[in-house]
Parts: sequence; structure tokens; C-alpha cells
Amino acid sequence: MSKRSSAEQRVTLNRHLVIEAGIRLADAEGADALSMRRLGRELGVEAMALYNHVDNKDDLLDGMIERAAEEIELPEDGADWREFARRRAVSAHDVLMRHPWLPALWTARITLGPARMRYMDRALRNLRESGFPPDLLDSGYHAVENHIVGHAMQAIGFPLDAEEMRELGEPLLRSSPLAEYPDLVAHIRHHLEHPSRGDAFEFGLDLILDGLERLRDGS
Amino acid sequence: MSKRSSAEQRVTLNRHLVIEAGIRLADAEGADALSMRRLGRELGVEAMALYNHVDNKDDLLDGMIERAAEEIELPEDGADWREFARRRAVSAHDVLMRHPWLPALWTARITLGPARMRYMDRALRNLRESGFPPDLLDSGYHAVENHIVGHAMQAIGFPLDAEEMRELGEPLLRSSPLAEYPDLVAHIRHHLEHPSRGDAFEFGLDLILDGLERLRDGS
DNA sequence: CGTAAATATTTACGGCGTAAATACTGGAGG
DNA sequence: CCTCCAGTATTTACGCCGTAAATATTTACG
Repeated sequence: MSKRSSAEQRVTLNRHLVIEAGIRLADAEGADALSMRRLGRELGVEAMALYNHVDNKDDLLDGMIERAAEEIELPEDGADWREFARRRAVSAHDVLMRHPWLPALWTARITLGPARMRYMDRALRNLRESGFPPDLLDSGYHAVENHIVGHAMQAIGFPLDAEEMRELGEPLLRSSPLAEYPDLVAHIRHHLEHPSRGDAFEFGLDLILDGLERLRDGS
Repeated sequence: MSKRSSAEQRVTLNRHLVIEAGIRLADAEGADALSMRRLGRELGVEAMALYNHVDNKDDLLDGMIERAAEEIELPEDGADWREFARRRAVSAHDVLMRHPWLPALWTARITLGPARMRYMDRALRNLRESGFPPDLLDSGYHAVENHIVGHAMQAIGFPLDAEEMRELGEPLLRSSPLAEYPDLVAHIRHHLEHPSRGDAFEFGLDLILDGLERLRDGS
């Protein structure tokens, strides 16, 4: 007789369940809340039980990254390069933003799973097939990836959504030695007044894509 | 009679010494090696002694970030906006790359110290004084910052320098299911053969600056 | 010198990742 | 049905972590 206190009858664990629970927990309470002990508790199990399904915590994290990578939507093959790059970038960025713990892991862990390899391969192939010469292909691909990651990290780290911004920004504004930095103050005000017209990501993306287009056609 | 075993005579600690030791340790052995106990040992002192000079670990990290921000070189006022943006971005990026622990903190911690505020303020002011209208100023500033952070995170996370690349890439190449991703393979080979022509950062930066220039002049 | 303030140590608590040993459980073969 | 085994879960333990509280030491000043 097992002492299941939670709703669910004990359904023996497996890798997917563990990884998905990890994602759920990290999404809901942040990366810091994701410990083996805590995740075990969440699943009605002791921490060590998880090691039957996952090599160690890094393996769990890699699994979570991979699972998230599967969420990225890739346009069908043969799409116009600009559409392809734009849509895959927007989708990848969406995924990074949906999972605030992801960008740090995405950049910190080098272990590439199939979903992530597929994502990279498809993006690179589309550019190549669209006539990008190797050097430009390489530089352009990285320029776009850097923008995706950079924007996600900054957007997650700073709270620009109207509400949090107000909580954090208003007090900050009237306090402290901030008077010496008038343009910074204006910048914060600008964010307070135009609560993040969500297109900041796409603005930078288009800047990059425009540049790549010109370089490809011009050379 | 104090039992100084290390070379240095006990020079009573202070905030700067602690923060600088923190930077030295994190630079040399990575963010994970930076614990209060370890840092204490490094300074010939028990962990708790550090709390006389630093509120807690987060305060230490904020101090380290601030100290690093001071390393960023800002062109003199009144410089041509493009030169200004380019040089401040290159310098900021250099600093992020010099301190591999920095990019993650730079984006994760919202507490802004004077040096960081100054950096932002000067960058924003130069753009404003160069005639950027508020919206473009805001978008352009963020586009550049995203690129700086995004490139640094990716460059630190992945080892693209000739040596590490070879260690990691060559084995990977001949193993595993990588055959299904030929364009990814080609991409890795490209990196192996052209060991990171260090200008990847500047390529993306110029892409963005070109775009901003056109938008400013065109509208 | 004497004493208060600044600085350092000791001890303790609850949390972490995970190795090792142990216990449980559900299904296959007799 | 019983047995046995493999897969799964628990227990215990170790050495780390950040830091609160109490204590000891050193330094600086009247």
C-alpha cells in the first residue's frame, strides 16, 4: 500500500515525466526552485528516485533544453530565406521567453540534442540554399542567434511589462543619485509611458535581416 | 599574534579588497568556484568575516558587476554617434568577454550602480544629441545592447577558439547521429577551419549601426 | 591605559547534489 | 499460486553552500 497523498495514483516515473515536471517547476517558480529534492517532492517521490530516470541534474537540464527546443516552430523547407529566418527567430525567441530559465542554459550548456541540432541545421540549410556564401552564412546566422539570445536575456532580466516596471521604476525614479543621469531617467520614463511596445525584438531582427539582405544582393 | 600563513601580512579587509578578490577568483576558476567560504580562504579569513564588508553574496556580486562596469571605456562626449556607439559597444563587449561570469550577472541582476548608470546615460545622451528621435533612440540603444550581451553569452558558452574547438568539435564530428545534419556539420567545420576570425561581434554590430544610420537619415 | 567600536571566529541550521546500501514491487517462469 | 529477479524507490551519509547568532579578538581613540 503506497502512501500517495497527491491526487494522482502512483504512475511509475519515466524520463519524460521527470523532465516535464522539471520544466513545469522551473517555469512556475524559477530556476532556483528546481532542486532534485524539490522536484522529487513535486512528483511524490524522494530525490534519489529521480536518478533512475536521469543521469544527474545536468542531464535533467539538458533534457529540459531539448524538450524546449522541440517547441520551436520551423517554416517548411524552401521558404524564402527572409521569411524563414524571421519566423524561426520569432518562434525561438517566443520559446525562450516562455521559459525564463531557458536562455541562461541555452547559452551555457554545449551538449546539443537532436531537436536543437535540427533547429540549427534547418536554419543553416535554408540560408545556404538561398545563395548565401559560406562566410556571410556563418556571420549572418550568428548575428541572428545573438540577437535572439541577447534580447531574451535582457527582457527576462529586466521587468519591462507595465506592471512590474511601475513597481520597480517609479520608486527608483524619485530616489537616489539618479538625478545625475538625466538621459537614463528619460529612458526609464520612456519605458514607463510606452509599456514595451512588444516589437523591440522584431525591430532589431529586421535591422539585421535588412543588413544581410543588402550584403547578399550587393556583393 | 595572528597566524598569517600566506605571503601577505594581514592588512585588514575592506569592501574593495573583497570585491577584487571575488573578481580574481571568478575570473580564474569560474562563477561556481566563488563561494563565501572559498573567497574567505583566498583572503586568509573565515567566510563570515566577509560579511563585515559586504551585506551578503548578492551584494558582493553587485559590487563585482559595478567594478567591471568601471572598466568600460567611453569615448569623449560629442563624438560622432556612430563612432561613439561603436567604441563603447566594443569596449563593453571586451569587458564582458574578459570576465566570463559577467554576462549572466549583467542580465540577471537589476540593481544598477553608478558606473553602470553612467554607461547607460552617456550612451543614451550621445544618441539623443545626435538627433535620434525618442523611439528610434530607444530601439536602437536596445538593439546594440542585445547584440553585446547576446554575442558575449554565446561566445563564452561555446568554445570557438582554435584549441578548445578542436578538442570538442573533432570527436563530435565523427561520432553520433550528426550525419543527419549536414549543414550543421558544415557549420562546425567552417569554425574549425577559420578559427573564429574575431570580428564576428563587429560584423553584427556594424549591421545594426548601418541599419540605424539609414533609419535616422531616412525618416 | 582603558574602553568602545571594528573586525574576525565559532557554532549551528536548513538546503544542495549525489554515492552507496537497502528495501520494495510488479511481472515472468515454474 | 509461489518464487525470483529486475526495475524502482528509500534511507543514510558526505561535503559543500549561504548566513544568523553568539563570541572572541584586534584596533583606534580619549
